[in-house]
Amino acid sequence: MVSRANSSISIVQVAERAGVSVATASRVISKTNYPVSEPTRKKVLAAAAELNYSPNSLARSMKTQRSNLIAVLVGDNSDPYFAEITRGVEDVANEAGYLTIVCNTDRKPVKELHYLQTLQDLRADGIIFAGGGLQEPDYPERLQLKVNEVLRRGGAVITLSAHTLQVPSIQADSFEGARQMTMRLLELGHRRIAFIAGPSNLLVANVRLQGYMAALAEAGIPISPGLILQGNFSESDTQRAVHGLASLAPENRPTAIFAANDETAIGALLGLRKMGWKVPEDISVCGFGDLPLAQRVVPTLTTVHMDLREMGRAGMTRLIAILNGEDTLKPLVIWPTSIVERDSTSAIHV
Amino acid sequence: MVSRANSSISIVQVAERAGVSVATASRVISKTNYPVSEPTRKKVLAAAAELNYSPNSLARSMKTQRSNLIAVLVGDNSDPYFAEITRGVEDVANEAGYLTIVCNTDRKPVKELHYLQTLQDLRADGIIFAGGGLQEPDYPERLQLKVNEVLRRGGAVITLSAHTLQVPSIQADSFEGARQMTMRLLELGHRRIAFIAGPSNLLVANVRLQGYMAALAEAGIPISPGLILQGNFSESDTQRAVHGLASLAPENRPTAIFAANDETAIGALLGLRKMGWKVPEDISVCGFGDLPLAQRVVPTLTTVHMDLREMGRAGMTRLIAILNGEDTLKPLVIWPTSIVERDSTSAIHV
DNA sequence: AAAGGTGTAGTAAACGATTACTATGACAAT
DNA sequence: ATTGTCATAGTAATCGTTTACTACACCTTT
Repeated sequence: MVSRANSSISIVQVAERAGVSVATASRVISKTNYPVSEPTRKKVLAAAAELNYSPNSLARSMKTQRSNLIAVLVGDNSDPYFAEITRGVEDVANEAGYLTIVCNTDRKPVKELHYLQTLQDLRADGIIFAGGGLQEPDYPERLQLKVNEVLRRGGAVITLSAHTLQVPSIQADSFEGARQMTMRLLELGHRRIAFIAGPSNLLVANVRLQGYMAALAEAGIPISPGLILQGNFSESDTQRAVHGLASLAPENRPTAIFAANDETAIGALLGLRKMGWKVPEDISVCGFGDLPLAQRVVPTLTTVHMDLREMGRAGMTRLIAILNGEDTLKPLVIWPTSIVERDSTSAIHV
Repeated sequence: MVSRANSSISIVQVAERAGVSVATASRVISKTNYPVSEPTRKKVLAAAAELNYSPNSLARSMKTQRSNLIAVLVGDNSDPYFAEITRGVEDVANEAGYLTIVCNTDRKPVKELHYLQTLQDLRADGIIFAGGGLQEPDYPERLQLKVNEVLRRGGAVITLSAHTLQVPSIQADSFEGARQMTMRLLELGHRRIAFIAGPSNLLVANVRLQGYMAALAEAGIPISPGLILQGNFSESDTQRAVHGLASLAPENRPTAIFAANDETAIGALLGLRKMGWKVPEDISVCGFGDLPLAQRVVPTLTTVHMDLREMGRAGMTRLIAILNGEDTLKPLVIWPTSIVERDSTSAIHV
C-alpha cells in the first residue's frame, strides 16, 4: 500500500503560469547562457516561486547524462579512519554541487560488487574506493571488469589506498611510513619488534608489513615469524593476540609492538594493560594512521601520521578534475607520511 | 572540456537483440509479475547479459516516482555519534534496496536548508534528521515549511533526536537519562555537581540540561549557575572550560562533572589530567551517549547509554514502513536509556 | 458453435526536463 | 531596397524507462 502524493508541479506549469514556452522556462531555471530578456526571466522566476517549483534532478540528469552523484566505498563508515576520509570527500563534493553516497562494503567482495552494480545503474558520476584493494582469488579481475564498465560509460574512478585496480590514485606512503617507524624503533634500541598485521587479504595491510620487514632487513636483523602476529584491523581480536605474548620466554618477548593500524594498536594497549604490562616501560607500542583517537588514549599513541581528511579532499578534487577532463596529475600520487612520537614508545632501558 | 563516452546501451537494444518488443524486455528486466513465457524471458536475459546491460535507475525512478534514495542529515559524519547512527541506517537501507546519502550540516541552518532543497530536487524518498533540532530565530518555521513540501510530494521524514519538526520520531530518553545520571551522582554523595552544557541552540542539549536540573530540584539542592558551564559538544573547547574550575575556592569546587555528551566528558578528562587532578579520586566525570570511545579512554567513562546503531536501524525501518503506508507506531517513540558505570566516577570520600 | 476467459505480446503514451532547429522582428550595413 | 546579424522565443525531438490499452491465439464452457 504505497501512498504517494502527486501534486508535483513541473516546468510545464511554470511555463504556463509565466505565459512563456517550456523552452524559455527551462532556460531561465537551468541558468544556461542562452539569452532571455530580463522581463521574461522575471516572469518565469516569479511563477516558479509562486508555485514552489522544484526542478526534478532525475529528469535533468537523464537528459544531461550527469547525475551529480558520487559514491565513496568504505569498509565501514563508523570506523574513524573512513569517517575522516569521507568527511573530506563530502566537503569538496558539496561545494562542487555533488551529492555523496556512502557504501559500507565490510571488506566483502560480494557487497563491493553489488554496490558497484547499483552505482552503475544509478549512473553515478564518480566512484571513490576509500578502502584498500582485496586480494582474493579472481577478485581483482572481476572488480576491474565492473570498473571498466563504469569508465566506459564516462564515470570517473579513483582509489585512495593501495589497490589492485588500474585507476588514478592518491595514496599515503604506507611502505615508507612502516619502514621509518620500524627504523625509529630500532634507533630506540629495540631489537625484538613484533608486528601485528592487518587482514591478510588487504593489500595496504601487506604493504605495511613489507615496510616493517624492509627496515629489519636493512638493519641486518633476521625476521622471526613468531613476532609477526595476525590481526584484523579491529580492536577486539587484537587483545587476544597480545595475550599470547605472555607465554613467550622473557628473553624472546618483544620489547616493542608495531601494529598495522591505530585500532589494532589501541587493542594492544588495552590487552597489555589487562595483563599488567606497562607501556612504554615494559613494552613500546605504536600504530599507523594517527586517528583523532590516538591522542586520547592513555598513554597517547605514537603512530604514523596520514592526513586522512585532506586526502579525502584531494581525492574528490581529483575526481572532479577527471570528470572535467582536466586532471594533470600522474596516475599514482604518493603522499608522504610522518612519524608522530607520543607517550607509548620509549628507548629500551639497558 | 567534458569527455563522455556514449556507448551506453538501453533497453531498446536489448529488446532488439532478443527479438521482442521493448515492453516485453522491460517486463523481464524489471521483474514485474506480468506473465512472460519462459523462452521469451530467457532470450531477454541472454541479450541483456551479452550486451552488459545496466538498467538506468534515473529513468526508472522518473517513471515510477520512486528514487530509492534516502538521506541522513547529520551534524558531522566523522563524529562517532553520527557515524554509529548512520551505520545502522545504512545497514537497513542497503538490505531494502535504498541508497544512503549522508549530508553534513555542521549544525548550520543554511546548510541544512540547502541540503533539504537539493534532496527535494532529487526526489529523495526519505529524509532522516539524525541531529537534534536547532532553536534559532524563525528557523523552526522555515524548516517545517521546507519539510512540508517534501511530505506533500510523498517523501517520508523522521527525526532521531529531540526536534522542533512535527514528524514521526524515535528518540532516546535524554531527559530521563540525564536525570538518572544526576541522581546517581547524588547517591554517590556528590552535592556540587557541575554540568557542561551543549550548544545552547541545540534542543537535545537543553533537554539534558533540564534532566540535570530536575534531579537537583527533586533532591532539594539549589542550582548554582556557576556550576553550569557552557560547552559546545566538542572536545577542544571543553578543556578550557574545565580550566576555569581551578580558580574556584576549594570549598566551591564541584566534586563531579556531568558533561552533556561523551566528547565533552573526554575533553574534561584531558583537561583535568593536564591540571593534575585525578579522576575519580579528586573529581568524578561522566558523559552522555556511550560512544565506543567511552570504553577506551582512561579512566573508562561512566556515561548514559544509548544504542545509536540500533536507533539508526529502527529509524530506517520506520522510514520504510512510512513509505509503504504501514507505519503503526505512535508519532513519538521514546527509547529508554541506561546508566553505565565505569571508572570515571566514584563515591565521594568523607 | 458461440461466448468468454486466460496467457502472452505489442503499441504508444507518459515521466520532466534539455536543446537542436527554426522563426521573427529590429536594426545595421551595403 | 536588399542582405545580414543579433537577440529572443517557440516547436518538437530526445533521454530510458514503465504501463495502460489493445490484440490475438488458444482453451473452456455451455
